[in-house]
Parts: sequence; structure tokens; C-alpha cells
Amino acid sequence: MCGELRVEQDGQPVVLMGWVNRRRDHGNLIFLDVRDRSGITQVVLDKEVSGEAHAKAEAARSEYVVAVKGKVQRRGAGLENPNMPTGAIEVVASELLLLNEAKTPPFSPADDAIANEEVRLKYRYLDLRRTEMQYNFALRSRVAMAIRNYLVEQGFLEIETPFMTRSTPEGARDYLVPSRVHAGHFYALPQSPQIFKQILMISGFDKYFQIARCFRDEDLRADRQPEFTQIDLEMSFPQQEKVFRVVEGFLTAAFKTASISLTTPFVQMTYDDAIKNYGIDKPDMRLPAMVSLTAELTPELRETLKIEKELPVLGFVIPKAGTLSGTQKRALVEEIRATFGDCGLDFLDVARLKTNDAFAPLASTIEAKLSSAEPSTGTDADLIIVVTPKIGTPAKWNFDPQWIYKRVGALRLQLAAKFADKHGRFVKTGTEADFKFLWVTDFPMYEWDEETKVWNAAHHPFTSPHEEDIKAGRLTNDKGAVRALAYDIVLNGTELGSGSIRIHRQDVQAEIFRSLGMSDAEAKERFGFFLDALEYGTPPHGGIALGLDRIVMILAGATSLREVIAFPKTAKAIDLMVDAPTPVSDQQMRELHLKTVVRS
RNA sequence: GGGGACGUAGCUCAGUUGGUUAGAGCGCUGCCCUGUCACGGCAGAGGUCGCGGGUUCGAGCCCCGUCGUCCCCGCCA
Repeated sequence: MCGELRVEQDGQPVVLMGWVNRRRDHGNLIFLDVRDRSGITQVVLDKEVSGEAHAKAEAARSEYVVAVKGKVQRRGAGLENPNMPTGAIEVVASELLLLNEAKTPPFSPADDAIANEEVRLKYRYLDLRRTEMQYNFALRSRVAMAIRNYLVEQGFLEIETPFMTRSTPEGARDYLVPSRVHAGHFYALPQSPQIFKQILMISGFDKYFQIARCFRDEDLRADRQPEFTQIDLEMSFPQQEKVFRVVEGFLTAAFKTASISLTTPFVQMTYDDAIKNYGIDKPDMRLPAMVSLTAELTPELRETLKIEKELPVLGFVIPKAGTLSGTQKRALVEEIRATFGDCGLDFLDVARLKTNDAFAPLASTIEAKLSSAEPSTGTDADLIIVVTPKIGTPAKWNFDPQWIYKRVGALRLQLAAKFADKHGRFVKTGTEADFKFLWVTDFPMYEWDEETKVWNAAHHPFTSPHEEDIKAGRLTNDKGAVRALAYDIVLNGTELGSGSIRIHRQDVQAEIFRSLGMSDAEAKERFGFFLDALEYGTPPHGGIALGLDRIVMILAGATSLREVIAFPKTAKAIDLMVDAPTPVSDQQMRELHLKTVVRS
């Protein structure tokens, strides 16, 4: 293999096969850098060693496929290249075969500067030759294998579930497959194996997992593709802590393949605390939390500063971003106010408060309190942001105090991205410190839909509520307060996966459906087969599903899923290489009993 | 569905207030070169300025439309 030769092989005969990465022609001496997925080795073609091989090397071009027969030779003094792993040796060729030619590629896989994504995706086979991509997919393979091995060792069985199934109660749009045999009927591709894995629990396979492809027909993002891979698992008789330990175990095994050792158990936080301290249900723990300044801003101070009395005042710090010029500061305040728009929030200028004797003590208190937020640098170069609600704003937001946390949390992330160069919290060090894992627990069971004025299931309708919330009757009289045994695992502000303890009792399930305003008949119509199954001895069970693509993406230091999916789709769900989707022939349409109608 | 950025040579990009024949680096082609490794030297080829329309004496540049890529919001229970 091209990347494996070292001085220890000095003098050995070798045969190398690979692609011409670069050719350097010095007349009677030609260097070919030959590349395969293990790396690159310099091959020397000396006219005096073999005129024939040298002549062939003259005809060789970038990305030609070659076979080299020759001898490993330690490079002379001053000829080594310390920048490449094989730089201490070279291969002196006695024979060269041009196994295949290559057209001049639109971009060179050997180049550091990469082409735009459109070109990369169209010529994906060339893009994938790049060292970085080869690394990503080797990593992905290792991660998947480590997880598989770990789960099998823990007694899990990998069981496949169908791709062609029926529309299940997931929230996203389905990809549909028309049936030829049954006119007008469609299979749906699974958004997740949810129902099947629960049925496998009913079937007695008490520990199941699957590295499963899932499909969702929704708009894409950098971290969302229409087809993606989940590490899906389910266990019978678990507490949620048991699920956490399994996930921590396989993630530790996975990260070990990238030489990162993780400390377990991961930090846990309730949904309510996440919202209060980070303004979001997937906190990025690499950045300091928000701090409540509600108590510091007394009614009297609020009176003079024209701040709403009933609402929280929140502050946060962007480490090392505080050294701004006057112009920069004014621009920043402008930007923050523009972001808020007409939502009733305002920015409190702490630096200016300091200059006023009446407010100086308040400013000092705020500074002291904010600089103690974890994880912080505690330097006076930190940028301090304090957000206050203006008088009369609660009405704008239906008197729901949560919006202010979420709004400030969003600002925290926006400014952290803007000042990433200054605070340096996103810089990779190649250690565990780069990866801040977090369990978020006790998600709300219901979600109020302002548009349709109904309560929906926040997770899915098979999620078990907390026992005490059921007993207290909150399912009927206080839906907003019902907590679910649902949890997310978060890494660096990205949701890696979510799961729950499921409902295993038919009577509880029926009550949940009723609380969602679903009649017994409607429930039977939508989930009949599953409700039937529940009645035949269902064990308590629960599980989780984690996005494999996202894990590998973050581990590889990539910011788009496309860097770790071999043949991904564009933002409009197009595959530029194979050019899909396409229209199909009239005959195919006829066989499937389909007709296209163009709507204006 | 909405907002933003971008689209000029094979690739990465520059292109002034609308003004002569649209440029650079890399790549490519040919010739030269025995120690390069982003090799070097000389010469050369390569353009529907995404596409369509408009304004103008004159459009890469201004206007309208459209297509594509990327990012974000909605959406993804």
C-alpha cells in the first residue's frame, strides 16, 4: 500500500498500484506521486534504470491508474520530505504499467483548495478520492463497527425492519412507493423503525438494535438529509438511566476509534433547566450559560430604567470578545436591536451604566455575577450582554415567559458564532474537551399548537408521561405541566438523538389518545395493529435513536452532513451525480396506475 | 412557503462611474531540464460573463424575470 512504506523496508522489492497524484518531470528523471487510500509514495523513474518505464512515465498524467514494480530505497541526505509519512523513502521503478488513462479532471483530488459543492457533487467519485474524504469514510466505517460490536457484546440483537411499510405516526412527510399490484395503494418508506422496534419488544427480543436508514420528505439543512442513518435501539424493562448507560458505552467505543476517550456518565439536565439556563433544548455546553439578573434589578431600578417588572432579565458573556472599538460597539448594539426587532426586548449597556453614579453599583454586581458563569474565562475582556424586556411587552407574547429565555438563548448562539475567532471555544484540540455531551430529560409531554389551537404530542403519542403527572390528573386538567419520560442526547449544541420510555399499558395509551383529542375510532384507524399488539402482554420498554451521520460529522470536525455521506443530496433534494429524481416512462406510470397532473 | 449570499476560462477568483480586444493564479497542451516533492524555465490554447428579456449610442456591470448551488426561518411529533 502506498502510504505504508518506511525506512524499515529499505531494499525490499515492491509492487504499488494506485493513481498518479502528481507528476514532476525533470527530463531524464521523472517523479510520480502514486496515491491509494492508504497514502502517497514517491516513485522515481530514472532513464538509466529503465528507459521503457521512463518513457511510459512521460505519457502518464494526473489520475492515471498505474502499477509500479520496483525497489524501496532510503532517500539520501537532504532528499527526505518530512511533510509526508513516507517521506524517508521512495520507490525506484524498474517497470511501469499504465493500467488506465484518465481525462483531465475538472478539479484535482490532489489539490488543497476544493472546488464548489456543485462540481464536487457532480463528480463525486473524484471528490471522494480526496484524502480528507477518504479519512471521513474510514472513520465512519470504524465508528459504525465499534458501535455494532459494543451493542452485540452487551447482548443486543441486530434485526432488520422493512423499508417498504405503511405511513406511521411520525410527524414528517413520508416518501411514498406506489404499488403495482394494488392500484392506488402506496407503501411508505420509514421515518424511523419506531413501531417495529416496539413490536419486537412485545415479541420478546428484549434488546434490539439496528443501524437503520430512515427517510423524511422535509426541507434540508446542513445537518439534515432526506435519507440518513440512525443507531436505533430498544430495551425491555429499562429505567431511562439504563438506556443512558448503553448509549454512553457505545459512544465511548465509537470515539475511541478516533483516539478520543470520553468520561462517563454524561451531564444531565432537565428540559426546564435547559430552557432557563440556555434558552434552548439542545444547549451548547462549550459556551457560558445565561445568568438570571432578575433579582439584581429591583423594582426601583426597573422603574427608572423602564424595564418590565414581571419578566426575567438575562445576561450572558462571550469570552474574550469584549475589546471592541467604539464604532464596533455601536454597530453591535445596532445589530442586536435589529435582531430583536419589535419583540419588546432591549439591550442594557452595562459599560454606560458604570459611568453613572446611580447605576455603577448595579453594573459592578452584574459584571461580577456574569463572570462567574461556567465555563468562563473570568477575564475582563469578556463581552457582557444583558437583555431587558421593555414595559408592556408581556402582552405581545401572550404572557408566556418562555419566549424571553428562548430569544436570549438564540442571541447567545448568534453572537457566539459571530465572535468564534475571539473566544476560540469551537477550535478543535483533538481531545475530549472538544466534545460536550449532555442528556436533556423530562421533556414536556404536550405542545400547544397556536395555529390549530390544540395540544399535540411533543415527542410521539407512545411516550410515557411521568407516573405522578398521571396520578395528579394533569393529563386532563394541566397538559402544559405534564412531563414525559423523554430524553435527548446533545453534543456541542446539536441534537444527536432522542428517545423515551414508552407506554406499555393499553389503558394509559387510550387515555393519552383521548387527551390528544383523538377518538377511540380514530386511534384504531391510525394505529389499530399496534394497539392490538399492546394488548398481548407488552413488557415495559424504552429506547432511543441517534443520528450516525451527525456523530461522524462532529467527530470529523465537519459542518455539513454531506462531508460524511458518500452520495448526498443538495438542498433541493437532488442527486447531482446520478441526476435524480427523474420523470419515468409512460409504461412505468401505467403499470403503477399513476397519472401526472400539472397544477398551475 | 419566506429571507440572505453566490453564479465571469476546467478550478479558485479579480474586473473601477456603464466605455477600446474581459484579466490573474492554478490546471491543460507543446518544448527544455537528473533530485523534485505546490519542481523550475520558455511558448501556447482556452470565455454563450448561468439563462431569457429590457434600458442605453454602448451592459460582465443598471432594471425585470428565471434557473442552479449554499446558509437560515418555517417545516423536521
